[in-house]
Amino acid sequence: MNLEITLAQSVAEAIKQLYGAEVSTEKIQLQKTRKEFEGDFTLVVFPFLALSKKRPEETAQEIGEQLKNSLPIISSFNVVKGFLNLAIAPSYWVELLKHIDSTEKWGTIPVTEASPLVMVEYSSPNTNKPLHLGHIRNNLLGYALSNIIAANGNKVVKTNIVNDRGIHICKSMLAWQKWGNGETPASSGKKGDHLIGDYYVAFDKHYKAELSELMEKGLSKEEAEAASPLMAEAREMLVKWEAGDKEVRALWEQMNGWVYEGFDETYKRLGVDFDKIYYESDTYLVGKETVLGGLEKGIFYRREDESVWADLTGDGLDEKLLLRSDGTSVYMTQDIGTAQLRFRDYPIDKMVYVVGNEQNYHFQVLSLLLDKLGFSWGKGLVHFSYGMVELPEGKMKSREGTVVDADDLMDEMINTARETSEELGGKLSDLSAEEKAEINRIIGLGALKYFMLKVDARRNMLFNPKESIDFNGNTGPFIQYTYARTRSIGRKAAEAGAKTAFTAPESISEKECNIIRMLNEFPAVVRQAGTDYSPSGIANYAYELAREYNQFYHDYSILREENEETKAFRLLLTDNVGKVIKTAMNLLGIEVPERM
RNA sequence: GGUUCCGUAGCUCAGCUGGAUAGAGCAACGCCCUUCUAAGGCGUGGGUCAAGCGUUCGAAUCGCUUCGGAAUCACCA
Repeated sequence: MNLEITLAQSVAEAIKQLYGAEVSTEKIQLQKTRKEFEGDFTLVVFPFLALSKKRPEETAQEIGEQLKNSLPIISSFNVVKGFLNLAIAPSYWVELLKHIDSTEKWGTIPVTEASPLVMVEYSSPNTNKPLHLGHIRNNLLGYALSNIIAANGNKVVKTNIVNDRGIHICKSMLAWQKWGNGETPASSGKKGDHLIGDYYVAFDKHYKAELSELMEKGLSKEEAEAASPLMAEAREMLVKWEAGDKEVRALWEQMNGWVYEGFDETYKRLGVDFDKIYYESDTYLVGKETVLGGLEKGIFYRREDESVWADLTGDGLDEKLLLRSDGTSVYMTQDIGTAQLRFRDYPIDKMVYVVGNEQNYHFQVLSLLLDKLGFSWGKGLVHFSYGMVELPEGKMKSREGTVVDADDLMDEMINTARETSEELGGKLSDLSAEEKAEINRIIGLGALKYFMLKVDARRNMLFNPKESIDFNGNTGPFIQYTYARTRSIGRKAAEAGAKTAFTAPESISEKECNIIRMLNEFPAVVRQAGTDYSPSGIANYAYELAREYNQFYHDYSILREENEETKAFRLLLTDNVGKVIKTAMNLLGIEVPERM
């Protein structure tokens, strides 16, 4: 039933008949015919000139005639220079549409017992501040990627590694102890993660004040930093934490608990979730064991000062520290420990890390180390590396207050959606307040999600908070709107009792062929997104499809069509456009409203 | 300095396993709502695909060089 494969095979056959040579189907370039030419598919004949020993036009003409004779689905062809344009018979398009309609979960590959298991790590927050714009990109990409990998027939385990230990969390804890007066999320009305974030900022403020005081007394910056009593207290707290001091651990658990409540709320709102959460407080000691194990096997070596290193110069990289001279873990050690635990928990075939591109080097090293340590998936691990979100003023800097908070941004998007729908003249006026709010939520978040996902992940992207995010043009709401339109037509058709069973209409328009061709491409788009790890591919496809349908919608009055065959055909087309848009958007983690 | 990534319209971005005259949206201007949803459609203007060289019948796409920008190269995470 795959059109392009059928065509490619026929082309190979035609060339064999004409020129007596075998051509591999990979060398046969079939592409969509450009709008300005007549036809549906175009064969580039330049590669066959060496075989035909004729001019491009002649060669194309010969192949065209051969194809037309052998393949009934080719209704006509024309030749422009070295390009052979093939037109497909309308009846074939109709059959194809029926096939798409009757195929359940069009575009996705089912998961079976034998499917490989892919673990996707994303989000990975620190527990000392709320989530911001950068995390939003990470979370949306990670969630969409998980869906896409699953749609390609893989078992997926979504995982999150929470960075819940270290000096940063001690800073918040210390500040809260000193200046908090026992404040809690309940007493302050603040979300837990925001409350902790505020104390992290408070620590920094007091620390800065302390430094400038010391520097006024004549100390250099370095001396002041070394002499700071506040920082010394934070370090002391970390030592106590590592030693398992009851009081410090209790405070740590309480404050982390607040943060997790806050994170859960944000995740829920963003629509992302996890199957398994790991905590660095559990994994950093495992990493140390694994590294020591590697040391015994001679994979790593110990220096005179007792620190442990990996020599990667043979792989074109540097030497990498794994354990400090005092025996404590570094970042890399923790990632090794996390890997160890995960491998114990799941039969992982492939691991995907959704982490910013600032850590490209880290993952290059991690891959080598895991491989040396004997993890089967170490060498093939995927670092899904995405670019930073930049603001018009440059990078986000917490010191300069240019951080865009995730919760605030979501609020703002939903507000804008509400204002917009009100401006548009009370489109939802017959709905209850709850229903309206729900639709505005879907639209506001859809705008945000689509904006973040349509851009190629590895690129740095620009986010302008002042201009915010558009609701017109190549946006989530445009696609959602188109979906709502297909649903509306479906409802109206059902009310009117329109029948959907039909024989093929005599002729169908170019636009209609084009839409069916796009629907037919959807499985290939999903597969491509799965191999490229590219949510943006799906996003841009959804937009193209919605755009194509909207143009079609304006050209024809679907429900008023008098020819019953044509009407039924267009309703079926509309229904399947809706079906594919919904699937595509859901792969991205974007909801679609039934009306808007 | 080494390594990696990026550079396409005024702005934000597609297109990149080499194919026809490089596409959208935003912004600007001009049309189209008694019709199933105008969060829409149609049109106009806007380009040295950073620059150069090479490979090829053919280069935005592949290779090399140069110029811009970003990231990274910690006993931080």
